[in-house]
Amino acid sequence: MPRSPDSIVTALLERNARVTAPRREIIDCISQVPQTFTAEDVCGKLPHIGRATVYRTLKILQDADIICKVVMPGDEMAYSVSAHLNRKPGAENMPSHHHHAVCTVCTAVRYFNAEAIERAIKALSLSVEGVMGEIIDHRIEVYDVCPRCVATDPE
Amino acid sequence: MPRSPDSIVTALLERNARVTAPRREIIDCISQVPQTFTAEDVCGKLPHIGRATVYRTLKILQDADIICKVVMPGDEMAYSVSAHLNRKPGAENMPSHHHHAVCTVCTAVRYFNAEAIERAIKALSLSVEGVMGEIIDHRIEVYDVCPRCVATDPE
DNA sequence: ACATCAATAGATACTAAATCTCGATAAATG
DNA sequence: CATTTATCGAGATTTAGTATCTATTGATGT
Repeated sequence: MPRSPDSIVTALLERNARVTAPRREIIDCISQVPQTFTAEDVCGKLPHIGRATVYRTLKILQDADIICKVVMPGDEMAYSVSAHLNRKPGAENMPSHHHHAVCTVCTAVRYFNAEAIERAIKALSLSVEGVMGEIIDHRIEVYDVCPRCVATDPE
Repeated sequence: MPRSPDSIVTALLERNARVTAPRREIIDCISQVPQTFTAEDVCGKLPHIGRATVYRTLKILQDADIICKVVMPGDEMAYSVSAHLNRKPGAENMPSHHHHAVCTVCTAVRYFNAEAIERAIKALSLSVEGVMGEIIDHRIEVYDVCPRCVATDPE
């Protein structure tokens, strides 16, 4: 499931950000796993790159919608490479508004979008009148056991 | 919108936790605001209570479903007093499974539950077949401008 | 009331995560 | 190839959260 990081490099250039050696390394590093990761994970795997550089780079990638934060089952935050730049299952034609399915076993993130959910959220102002205000945005995380983990551990 | 903290005290006792003076203070403190708060907020407001006590107490309250974590618009986490113990709008008959509406202006949290959304999520396995595994749980945050803030700032 | 005892408090040390500073380095441009 | 300017990175600093350990205190039973 790894992917070539070319699309990320392209996206960086489009934002007038330099594609430096450390950034390439970080991009390569995070592109090779379908799992979520933290800044510390990257620091651990690339110890020759300064902490500040790792944190700065991840912030840039986040601002560029190349990676995004995911809420893990235990309420911690982790990063995931964004769907529309990644060849993860279901990511082929994913628009930038999307939601996450996080595997509770291996943390692999998959992406989805369901019109039924979008419609239901738009309808909220009516169904819970007086409580809901002007809706700006929403976030959905679904926690599952991914197909791969279901197959591996059949209990 | 403040509330008497009696129901929280009751809930603590039900869990065989002692209702000590510091815990009462913390409960009083967090019960008086509809906004989200952090452990550091509480430490700041109750400087005579030890940090460890604040963190411990909030953990206990979270384990007891008295408070829960909310994902803020900027991806940070904050606490909110749980709906079914609080007389916030919409919280009157709220079951323990609920979702959050977070005001992007004042951070006030309101609670909702919409069958249409629950159904749509249950249906996900079908609509994005091959991507979604066995669904365990989900989390939804809606970001809005709450009715009060809409009324206050009409632009 | 009071004695008892386990639960709790809190001061402090510690760990971990993230940001800031600033001189050194290197990428893009012409 | 020289210049400009973004970026790097070592380390100091800040901030959030945890661990430890003794003194204290809430609930219980009598």
